[in-house]
Amino acid sequence: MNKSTKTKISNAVIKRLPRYRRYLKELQRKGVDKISSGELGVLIGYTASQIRQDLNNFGGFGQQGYGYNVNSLYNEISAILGLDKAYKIVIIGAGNLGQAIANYTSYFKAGFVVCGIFEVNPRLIGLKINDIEVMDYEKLVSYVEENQIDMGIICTYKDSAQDVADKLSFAGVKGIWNFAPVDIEVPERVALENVHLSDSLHSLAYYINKNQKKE
Amino acid sequence: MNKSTKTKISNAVIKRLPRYRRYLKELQRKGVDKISSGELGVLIGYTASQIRQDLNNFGGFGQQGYGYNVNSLYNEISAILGLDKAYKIVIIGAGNLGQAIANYTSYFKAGFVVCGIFEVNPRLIGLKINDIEVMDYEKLVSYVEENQIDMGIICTYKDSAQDVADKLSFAGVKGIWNFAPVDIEVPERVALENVHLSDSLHSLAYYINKNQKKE
DNA sequence: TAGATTGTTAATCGATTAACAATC
DNA sequence: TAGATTGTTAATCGATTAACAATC
Repeated sequence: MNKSTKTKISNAVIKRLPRYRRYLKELQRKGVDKISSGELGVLIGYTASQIRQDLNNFGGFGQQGYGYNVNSLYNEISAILGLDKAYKIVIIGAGNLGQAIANYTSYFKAGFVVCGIFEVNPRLIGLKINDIEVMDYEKLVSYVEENQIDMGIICTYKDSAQDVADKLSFAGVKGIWNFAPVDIEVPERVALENVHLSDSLHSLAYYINKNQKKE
Repeated sequence: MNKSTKTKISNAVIKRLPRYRRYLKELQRKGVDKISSGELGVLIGYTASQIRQDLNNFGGFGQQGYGYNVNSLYNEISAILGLDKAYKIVIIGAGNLGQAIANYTSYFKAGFVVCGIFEVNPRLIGLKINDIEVMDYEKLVSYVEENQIDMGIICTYKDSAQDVADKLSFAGVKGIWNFAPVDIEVPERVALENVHLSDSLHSLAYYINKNQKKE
């Protein structure tokens, strides 16, 4: 039994891992070999203590008196996040956002393979977006089952989002990335990540006004 | 001096406000007049205690023995977030994501007015996306200054993001919504909200694998 | 009035930071 | 070896939950 199965790792820690990975990638690109928690802390804006605490949830990746090896820490974090695997993906909704996410995911994210886009609008079905076929939403469940799709990305309006989530869950996806501005329900075995763009925009509005008040 | 200026309100509270507002909107749509913190808690998935604590950061919006009036609480929260005002916006980057955000923001978000999109690619300059003109990135600063733009949305690649942020800040925007996968620096007077899509996707990958391990 | 539910103080819980012994 | 820096325990801080008096 490794350490990660012993104690429940908090959400806050997990949310920081991709950020560590981004900075390590950058250091790698610059040819930096090793880094201490103190130096990384200055760079990334966390305390050295927090960085060491976070990493030690998963194992002792450092070396006393030296620090952390950039390459191997990058690889360790990638493995913890599951980014050493590949994921087969479908996108539901071929509107502007669906198309943007399709391009974004398939172009920039090695390991995330967009296999198909599903739509209800008959004018879009049959088209190819960036070499990815747009298929009839009716065929979603059978396609996901037959092709063992790992992940669904919901880019529909909010009224359809729960139906899409139900179909994806039923068909056996392991995770859902939801862009519809609504909170959806999924079985416990399905991982869910919400991107509530409107919530983000609305909190930005708050901070804009708060800043004005300061002086 | 009102209550909100007395104590610093935590980030966690602000991030929950748009969510409260979404659920109140839904109740309003259903014709519900009043709701107690207990009922709202069941709906939204927070404790009644947390809801009352959150709201009391801004004032006493409820009535003992009765609960909260849905309409007036919705309006109060909208005002707290600054959603009773209008915001003039520019988008930088007319790629897939920029176009999607342009449509999303101008269609669905009353009060957020997309005035222009800026691009370096000469093949896109002069086009209209959804009635919004695509302009030369060179003209960004003068346009923002002359038109008193409130907010900039960064939809460029990560290498340009800091330059865009610098120009926007210099030209006087009050807030930046950043979609580039990099952490940018802005003066304190500028509000910044990051949407790190890749970080979100990467943490989803973690949860997908964690769920698999459970059984 | 009696019942219900808020607003607010106090208690608990969890996450972050500090400290330091272990060790490379 | 001496200096540096980790891994880890202890202390602190902040956020959430519980409790209850105030009051509609």
